[in-house]
Amino acid sequence: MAAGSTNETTKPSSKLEHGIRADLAEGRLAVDRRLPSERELAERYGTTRITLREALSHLEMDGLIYRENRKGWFVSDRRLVYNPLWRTDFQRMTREQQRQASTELIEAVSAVGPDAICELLETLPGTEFWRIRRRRRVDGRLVVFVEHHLSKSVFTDILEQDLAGSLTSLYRERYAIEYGDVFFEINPIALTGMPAAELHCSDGTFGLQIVRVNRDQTGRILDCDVEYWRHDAVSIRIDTRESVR
Amino acid sequence: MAAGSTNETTKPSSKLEHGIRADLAEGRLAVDRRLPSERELAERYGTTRITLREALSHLEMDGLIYRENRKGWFVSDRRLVYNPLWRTDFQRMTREQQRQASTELIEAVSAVGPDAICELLETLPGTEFWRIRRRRRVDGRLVVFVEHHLSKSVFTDILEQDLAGSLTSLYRERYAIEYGDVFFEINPIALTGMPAAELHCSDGTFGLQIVRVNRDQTGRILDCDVEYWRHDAVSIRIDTRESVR
DNA sequence: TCACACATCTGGTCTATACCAATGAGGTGA
DNA sequence: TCACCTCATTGGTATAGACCAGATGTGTGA
Repeated sequence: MAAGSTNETTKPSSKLEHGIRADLAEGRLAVDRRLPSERELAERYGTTRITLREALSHLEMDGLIYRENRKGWFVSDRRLVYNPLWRTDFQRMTREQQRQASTELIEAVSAVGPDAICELLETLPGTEFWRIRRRRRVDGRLVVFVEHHLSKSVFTDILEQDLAGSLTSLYRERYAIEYGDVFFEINPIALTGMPAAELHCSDGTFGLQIVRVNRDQTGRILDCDVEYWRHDAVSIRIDTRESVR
Repeated sequence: MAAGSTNETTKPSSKLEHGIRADLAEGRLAVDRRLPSERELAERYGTTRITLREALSHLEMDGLIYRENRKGWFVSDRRLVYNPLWRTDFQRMTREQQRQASTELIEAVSAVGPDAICELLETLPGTEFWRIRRRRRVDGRLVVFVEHHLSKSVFTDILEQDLAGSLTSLYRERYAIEYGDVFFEINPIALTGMPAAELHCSDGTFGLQIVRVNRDQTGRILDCDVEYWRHDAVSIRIDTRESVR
């Protein structure tokens, strides 16, 4: 719902920003979801690129538009509703929201876990894990980069499986593992380095980091996911009336 | 833990940003948590204010520093760990983290709920609620602006109570109400209008909106909070092994 | 027909300068 | 002693112009 309350905005920041907002809302701007070039926009609104970019950044932070590194500005679609407590796989979750998801495997290797990960997974520093990096799209748009760290002892032969599909299903079907308790953490951060590169956004773009530690039905720690979301693409929702799915 | 994984950053953005990062880390910069003026910093690093501000914005998004509208840049403290499922009151929650909280009442009036709020509270559009606006500080810093919408029929005389204290305690002690189910939603947004003004941040600063609908032990809807957080001040954490406190 | 090199456009970054408005410190007067 | 006013400083915003590097499209040559 993105509760609009209390946003009457005394000082509308700038006419420019509002002009663009209106033009966006009424479809006068985006052609096929992509905005005209910054130079063209600056000219059209009679301002300089710097000022124009200031206004676009505001709209970006507000989740109305987003940037693809060196490609341009695009109009954001509605947010994907995401509940980190759900054990539904990504495909099904998006399907239930009438949206289409796809997953791309970036790499799957054995690697030493960073100290922070080892601590979360309650192992000694320097422990090796299967490190699976993937990225996901919703309706064609790249929205999240995920790094999984899996216990090597639990998932001995996982590299031989299809890792572009659902890990949830794999756990259940191949290893007869059901999810149990979950711990997760949500942090607003700046996307940099690999997450930024993989999501095709410029270094320093605002994003949401979700770290999750999954256990099985017996309480054994299975893995840890670190997700980096484009901030305008997601809305976290949790309802305690729903049982964990 | 703010998992540092995957942030090796191929291209370190700019020397400037890294210089400031290092100077911050080693205490060469912030005097009493406030950075020198932008003009002084620009001169010190041999650059212009615009470029300097770009770098500062990156650090701001990364949660290292924050801005107070027209006052300057300040060094961020550690994030407050926040679990929207806890029913602990704010005071106790902060105390458990060795931090000190304070709450200021901004207003408490009867007001028509915005459509989005009425929908969440499952009432007809145009329904009146008690609207309580408050802001909270942690260790002296303004970190969150909260707007409560309370059922007028449940809390008939709440305006006569002390509204700068804990509503949780008030519910329990005055109305013998215990919390039951909760629904909440977390959205990364730009802070504008009243939330921005009350938090003393400039219009368009990045923030976290948390909308929460509380029910009592019988399932009756009690109220709805809309919280606007300074993004660098909070880390959301949920662990299903903890029972709801 | 297809792969590759090149020219062009676009965003990313930067310099230099300027004015406005809010803030806050200091001084003034009651 | 305290309220008020003044003014220097600071952040917020803007103009104008420039260069670089990645992305894209085009045309050439095999």
